[in-house]
Amino acid sequence: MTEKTKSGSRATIKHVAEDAGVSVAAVSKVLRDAYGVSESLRGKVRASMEKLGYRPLAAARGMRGQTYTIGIVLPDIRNPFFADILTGVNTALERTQYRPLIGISHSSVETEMAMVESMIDRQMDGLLMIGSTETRGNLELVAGRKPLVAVGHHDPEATQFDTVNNHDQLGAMLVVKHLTAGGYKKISMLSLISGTSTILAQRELGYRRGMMEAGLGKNIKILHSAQTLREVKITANKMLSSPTPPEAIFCWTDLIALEVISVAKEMGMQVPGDLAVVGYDNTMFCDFAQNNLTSVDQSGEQLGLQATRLLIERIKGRNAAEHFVVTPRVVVRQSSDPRNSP
Amino acid sequence: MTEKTKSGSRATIKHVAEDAGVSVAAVSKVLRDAYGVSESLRGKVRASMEKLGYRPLAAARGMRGQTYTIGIVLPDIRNPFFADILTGVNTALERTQYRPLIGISHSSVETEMAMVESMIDRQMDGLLMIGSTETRGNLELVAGRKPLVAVGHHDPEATQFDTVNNHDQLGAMLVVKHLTAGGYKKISMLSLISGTSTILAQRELGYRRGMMEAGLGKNIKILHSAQTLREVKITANKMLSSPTPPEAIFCWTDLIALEVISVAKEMGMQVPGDLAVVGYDNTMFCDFAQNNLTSVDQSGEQLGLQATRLLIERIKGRNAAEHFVVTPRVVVRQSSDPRNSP
DNA sequence: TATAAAATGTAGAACGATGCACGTAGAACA
DNA sequence: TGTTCTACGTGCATCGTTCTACATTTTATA
Repeated sequence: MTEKTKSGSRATIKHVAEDAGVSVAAVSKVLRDAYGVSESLRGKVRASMEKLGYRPLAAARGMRGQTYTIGIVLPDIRNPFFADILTGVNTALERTQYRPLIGISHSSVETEMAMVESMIDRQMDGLLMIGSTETRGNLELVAGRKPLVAVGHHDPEATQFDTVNNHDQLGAMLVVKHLTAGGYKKISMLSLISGTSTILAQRELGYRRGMMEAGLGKNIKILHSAQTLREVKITANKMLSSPTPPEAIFCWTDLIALEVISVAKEMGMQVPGDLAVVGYDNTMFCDFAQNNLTSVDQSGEQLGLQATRLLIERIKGRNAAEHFVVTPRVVVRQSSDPRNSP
Repeated sequence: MTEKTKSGSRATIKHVAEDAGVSVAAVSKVLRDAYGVSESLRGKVRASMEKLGYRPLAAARGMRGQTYTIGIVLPDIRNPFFADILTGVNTALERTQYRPLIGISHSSVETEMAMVESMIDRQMDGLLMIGSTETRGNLELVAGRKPLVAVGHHDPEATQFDTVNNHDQLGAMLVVKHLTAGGYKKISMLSLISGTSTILAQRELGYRRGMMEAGLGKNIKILHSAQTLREVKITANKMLSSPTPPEAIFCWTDLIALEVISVAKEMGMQVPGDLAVVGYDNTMFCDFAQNNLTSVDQSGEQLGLQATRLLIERIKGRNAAEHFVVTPRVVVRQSSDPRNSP
């Protein structure tokens, strides 16, 4: 249907105005649903837009105001948990003019900031940063320039941006509670090397508190590994081949838990049986029978949905910070079957 | 360091020009590495840009020319294979001014086209469509408006856009060859419902040819399932509980193969042993001991790298279509251990 | 030394939208 | 009938770049 006014070139607001026999300003008003447009004018303009296949150019809009684009910064495309969040984002954006565009930071702080800069250069209306490991200061710097919502970053005191999280500390405590109820005592945690991740800090704290409350303070043991699977493998190996290996390992995210199961299997151990493993995020892979991984569900979809709503509110002018927290729950599967069960 | 010329507002080319005591045009020339700039001018301008923390606004650039942004359309963020492709894209983009921005189509043709339109609205310089199921006609329509490279879409006759693929037909044939060499005869294929995917067509063709050449034409059996894991589960169940179940299943992508392994396990079958399973893409999950999945490596990283190079060439003006194909290879793991092995 | 050619820099018109400031018509009111 | 409102439309400056056309300076050539 897309008819072109001039050969090859795209229809502009000017073409629409000419075709409808009205002014450019009038067309702009229709576009923006601005005040002072009669039904008949609106009709004419809409018809011409349809006829010419007109679509507003985001770049031109960006020069004066909004681009109706929101930027989403993801640390890692491999972790399927982020897909859940994106599903929620999409739902929230469905009936709006806003479109999401995604950038990957590959868990590098420099790349993350470069990504953010690049998004600001492209005049995005707002930013959704997921699992960011930036400091509060840096995030505030960003928030000073664009509406910002951080998902997976605890900072309840932040005033410049919103945060959306699950209660990571509680999630970790629930894991410990679940494992101790199953008869496990030597429970270690496999975390990530990262001086700045607030969600890791919370999960580690929750683990510690859980262990303390269960009277297992002396068994607290947290190992840190880098992001890559190679590193995880080495660390898991070290854990399992120690003279006093853990009976259960709580991993900071499912992906890592799967690697731990793999290492255990390669060492000839049974999961469950010789070792219990629990992950976090309850991603789709937990359900596979060969993994059957107990995990903590933090409802990524709901987080994404809520974060997007907050971001749009911010774009529309809200200034007071909001901090949204959902309650996680443990989804029990075989990988954490009770000890000494028949 | 980012000093602001005016409170709150970002430094523009004008501020830089003033600060350096030259014209706006001169700054633009430096920015674009255009002809007719002396070393001293370049130096002055660079210094001012640094001092003011100047960054060109992509939206404004887009009004006149390039935005130095390339759009990448992915069907599905859950399939880790795409992460490999993106790694290659990043490598290719490293020393360039171009930045990638990603859109997810959720394997929906409508969403995919909407995504493409949205990217064109945002003045992206070129598009990388990955695993697109669009028809040639639609892709040509897009290619008429923006430089386009399709990854994972066979169309060697296309003249308007480039394609980058592995040799899917060969890949599938190699799988059949590998399985027959291991003593398997009743080999089925689990494919995707999609009338238009050219890579699936090629993989199915390769499977058929492989079976024919092995003299197993009568055993050819291809089942189609929708994308969702629920559907895959149902289909796999049907396959395995048939009166004459297959000895081996070749799955069109790893993710599906993992689900098949899961279903088989749930039915009390051993993989390998009672059933061999082979995937495609050789994603990171294949390596996990609990999966240990034989798969076809198509070197996603190389595909992404090559595709990006081609796209940049196109953006810079190349018109003749290029069609790049890499040779796949089977990566053997335990899931396809030879039949009746000790 | 005169002149052509090359190198360097500038002015200013686009690009496609937005939205302020303003004009005009018709309705409502006195 | 005159005056004040309100509703509806329009003209035009503006956003931050790019890039053509042109002016000026320097260098090379005869």
